[in-house]
Amino acid sequence: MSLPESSQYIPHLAYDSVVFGFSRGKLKILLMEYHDTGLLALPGGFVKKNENLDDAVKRGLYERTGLKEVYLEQVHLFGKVDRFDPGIMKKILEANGYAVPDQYWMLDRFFSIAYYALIDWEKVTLKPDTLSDSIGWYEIDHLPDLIFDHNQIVSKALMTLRENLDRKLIGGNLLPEKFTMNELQSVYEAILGQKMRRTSFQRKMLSMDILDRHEKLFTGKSHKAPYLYSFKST
Amino acid sequence: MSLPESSQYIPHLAYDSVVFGFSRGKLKILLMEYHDTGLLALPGGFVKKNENLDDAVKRGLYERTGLKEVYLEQVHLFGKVDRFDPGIMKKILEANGYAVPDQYWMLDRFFSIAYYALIDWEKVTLKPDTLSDSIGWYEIDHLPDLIFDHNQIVSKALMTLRENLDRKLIGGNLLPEKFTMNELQSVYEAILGQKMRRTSFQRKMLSMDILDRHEKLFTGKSHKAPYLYSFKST
DNA sequence: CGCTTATTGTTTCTCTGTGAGACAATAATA
DNA sequence: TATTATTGTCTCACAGAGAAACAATAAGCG
Repeated sequence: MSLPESSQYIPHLAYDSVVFGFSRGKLKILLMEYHDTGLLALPGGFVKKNENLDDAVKRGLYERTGLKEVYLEQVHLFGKVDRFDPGIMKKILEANGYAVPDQYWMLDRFFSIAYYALIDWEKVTLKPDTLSDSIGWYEIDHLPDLIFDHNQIVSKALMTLRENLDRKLIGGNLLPEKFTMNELQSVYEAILGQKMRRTSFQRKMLSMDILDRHEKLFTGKSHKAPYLYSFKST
Repeated sequence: MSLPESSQYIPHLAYDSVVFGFSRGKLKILLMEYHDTGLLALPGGFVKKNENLDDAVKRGLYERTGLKEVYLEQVHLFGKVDRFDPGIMKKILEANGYAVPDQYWMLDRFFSIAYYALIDWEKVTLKPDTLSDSIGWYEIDHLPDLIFDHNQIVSKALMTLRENLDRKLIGGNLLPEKFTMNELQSVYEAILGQKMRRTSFQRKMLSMDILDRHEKLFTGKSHKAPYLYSFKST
């Protein structure tokens, strides 16, 4: 495997994806660990010279998760001069056994366009890329240090997600098709980082006329069984 | 004057600013008309190789309006392959008497990062750039056709401004320091594109505790004089 | 089976904020 | 002094959210 060639990609421009998932009551994101360096980073990539920006991000997401048709939103273009550190990039490449030329394009200044994605945790089959030996879920509340300005990117993505949450009714993208009201509320609580009142939440969701009610879910627990809901398809 | 050199700027990346102003009850934006072509476009520019993205946008804004310390928000990175038309760019350059080489960098594919700015209409001294022979205000409700995808950029910027309006209390950036409640309401109405109730608007603004009340404004009209307000500095 | 427990779905009461309109205050004019 | 236009405030009705009560029910246990 040889180094990616400059001629194939737009120089100076990368994308990074903050991929949100929800499991065991916690909001999590995907991080990659680069081979032999211990460095953690957001999954990202480059835009091909004849490729739409959105398509590039979708392609990268598909390669890491096997998912198409993912809910995606652009967050922000990060463009400070010092956000990128060529020394770190060189270290990552060299740890993979590449001989990196001095003027290599991946060592130049990079702008990064951040996106966030919402996915159903259960549908994912994770695949590391050629430079990383692992990809996995990390709790948003206990993130380790990431390379470059990736911690800032995550913060901004979470802010944007919170702002969009009510306006765009996107909470359901983190759940399987059918879910209980309690699970939906847990998603909202994990995203907003605060508890909500059960009765008010239920009343509000039902009054918005966006949910279909289905059969009850019998869990074997000794109490009233909750209904399952799904988001209306229209 | 010679053509801008590729070596000074980040290739493939431009910025475009939607500069909002408010006068005579109308919301307006700044547009440039390119010399001898009749083509209209948003004021924009390129990012220098060692310049922060935000600083580049501020620099461009300062050169066009003479304003520093402007309220700025990033809107969106536009990155479709076909958003840019090298033929139009070539036409603009040649109309200014430049001989454009075939591989000239400004004819390549371009991504554009859109910003919006809010400015006090009265403080501006407009200056066209070297390629354009006029810069001026155009009503947001009656915009002409713009080059590339600039009409789309304006729409998206207006959408973002509307979404941010209440959350960030930014309406005052379009007014002089002191203003009447009626003027503030007019700004909100122009941005949102709809009339609001005078009494409810006043009650809401006052209850938010963000305004200082000053002396009355005597206009010479035969009716009660309104108070002047300013946004609290804190 | 009857009782208990935990959780869910619904209802009630209260409080706040908004729409709609009434009403009082007032700067200039006739 | 009365009139006019506009402003600042108040009142009433209504909708939505917080808080809590209440009713329904699936399973466990005697």
